[in-house]
Amino acid sequence: MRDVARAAGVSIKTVSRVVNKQGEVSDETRRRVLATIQELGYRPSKVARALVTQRTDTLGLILGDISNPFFSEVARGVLDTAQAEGYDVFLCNSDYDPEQELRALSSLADHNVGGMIVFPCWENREKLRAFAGPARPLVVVNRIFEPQPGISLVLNEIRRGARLAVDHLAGKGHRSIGMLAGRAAPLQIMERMQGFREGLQAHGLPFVADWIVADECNSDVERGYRSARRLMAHHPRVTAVFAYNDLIAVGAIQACRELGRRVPDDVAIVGFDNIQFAAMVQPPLTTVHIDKYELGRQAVTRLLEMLNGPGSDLEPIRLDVELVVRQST
Amino acid sequence: MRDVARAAGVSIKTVSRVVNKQGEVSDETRRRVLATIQELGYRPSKVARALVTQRTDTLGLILGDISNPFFSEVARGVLDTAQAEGYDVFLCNSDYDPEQELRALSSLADHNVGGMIVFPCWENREKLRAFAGPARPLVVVNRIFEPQPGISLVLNEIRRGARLAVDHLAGKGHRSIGMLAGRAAPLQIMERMQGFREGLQAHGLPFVADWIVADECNSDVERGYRSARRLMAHHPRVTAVFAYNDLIAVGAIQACRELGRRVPDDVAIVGFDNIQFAAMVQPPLTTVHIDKYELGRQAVTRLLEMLNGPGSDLEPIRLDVELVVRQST
DNA sequence: CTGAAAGCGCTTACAG
DNA sequence: CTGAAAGCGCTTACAG
Repeated sequence: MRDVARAAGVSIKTVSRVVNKQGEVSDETRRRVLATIQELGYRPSKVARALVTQRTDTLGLILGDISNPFFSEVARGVLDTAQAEGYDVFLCNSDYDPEQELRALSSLADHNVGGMIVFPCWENREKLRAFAGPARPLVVVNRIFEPQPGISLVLNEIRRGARLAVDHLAGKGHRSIGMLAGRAAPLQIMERMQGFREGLQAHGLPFVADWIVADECNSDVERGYRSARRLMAHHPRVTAVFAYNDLIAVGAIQACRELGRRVPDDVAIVGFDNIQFAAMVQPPLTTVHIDKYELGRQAVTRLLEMLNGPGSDLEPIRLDVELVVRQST
Repeated sequence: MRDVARAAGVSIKTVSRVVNKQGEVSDETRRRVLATIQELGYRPSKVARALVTQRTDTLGLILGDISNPFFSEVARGVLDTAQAEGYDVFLCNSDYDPEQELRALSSLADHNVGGMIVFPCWENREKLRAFAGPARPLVVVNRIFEPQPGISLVLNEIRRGARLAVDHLAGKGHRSIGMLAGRAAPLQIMERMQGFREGLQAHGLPFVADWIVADECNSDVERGYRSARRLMAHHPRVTAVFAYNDLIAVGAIQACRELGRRVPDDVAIVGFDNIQFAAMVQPPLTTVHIDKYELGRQAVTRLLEMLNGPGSDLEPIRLDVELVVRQST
């Protein structure tokens, strides 16, 4: 910048004014400065600017696993929207591990990101509340948090989605409905669980704790496979399952195939998320649709409101879901 | 930092020494400083540090589309490896658009990232050569570039993969083999094209330009669907196709289903990448396997070598591929 | 319309 | 083992 100023015969301040298009600069001076910038290939340092302004044009996105198609679709929405507004985004996997999530959170905070979007582990609930603040805005996606300055919510109607799934299965005549609950994290899946329970109740069906199976292995598909095998081995009279997400449902389909149980004739399966491949597996998956791209888009929109806005209290953003019926039920 | 120094009764420099675990500090002083840091909740600013050291602990990853399972698996490898080495990573979608790619490149450069990993559009080949340099290390993945300081290559044996696909189809007795080439970008797909061509030649089969179909629409699956329909409408005697990637192959399967052409009986299809879902579509896809996670891991490893290393010339890293035979052929 | 000075929060030689 | 000074590359009041 100093070099540019010297070469153009102006002060550093004037160069700054030209670069930032602010303040009055005579046309001729501007032209000269711009030409010099071109010539010298000068690029303003975002780092230096960040140091003095105390803000960066960066955001953070912390999610469980980018290789899960649900998250990668959300990420696409986040990236497109952020980029359109001139922000670059840091991406971190938490691998669903509270420790890693915390590390990501503080590392990004140290980078002075403008704000973060996070799909938090339920174990970090309290720490997140302490971490967030007006100076460190957080958008929390699909987890319920009490209102608090610095935290804003973007939510899908998860409970309603679970309810739709059960309604559908009950409508098909199923009386013994199990659930593949993903990992054993009662609070995290509470919404799905609540909707599931409400649905059973509404149809006068039994809620049997043993028919709710979780598994702690690493990949979602594998987890679905293992928990489905377990469920079907111990409780063969269960004729329908509601899966935590589509990957788990896919694992369940594989388990059924191996055990010689036909889908949907012997066992009906409903997934969640409606990832791109839900329509392409065999049989095509009945599932609860979430608009993942829109989820990412709204999260960024909300985060930018918090960054620029007057710090007013913002209502949670609620996004609808809908049941997509295919051949697995 | 000044506050910590004051509260601990030492100089700023001593605090810096403690934070960075460098230089000699008496145990007692260190303890006192550490305690003060805890108490005040002091966190060193990465921005300020970056300004003076002229390096950040950040990397950039620029790819076509994070919602493509191929890229999201690569991203997982990149993220895990970078994080283990203490780096955070910026993620950018180019959407396969040269302009967007360039914007991402320069935006990240302005953020002073340590280096970038990029799957470049072939149109940007020359600009990339000008952009990269010892101070701006680039790892280019799966595109051939001449050796140049500041650019290092990580490559899969793409040509060999294409060759394997053709060998397999020829071995099954197919004499009329077409290709679904993705988007019309001759250079970008040169490697696949070369392997395809070599394979045909080796088996004495015709290379027919009209049997190579591209399409410019947005999503890969859609592109596969449309180009497959076009190919089969105009050239019904083609009995086998080699697809640019698995998403395109999946689109082709859909097209076949609609046209009433059975896979593999009427048309055999080979994909590329072996994404997670290749095994789960119907029929399960024969495809060329790439270790995507490893690709990401190696790219980061190489990038860090360039960052820390003595600037020696580094040979391209070559990763093998293999054919996975399933039921689509 | 333009400039000189101070300062963002650190690290890097250089002294002691 | 510890400290005072300079400076990274910008922006922000404040003058003129």
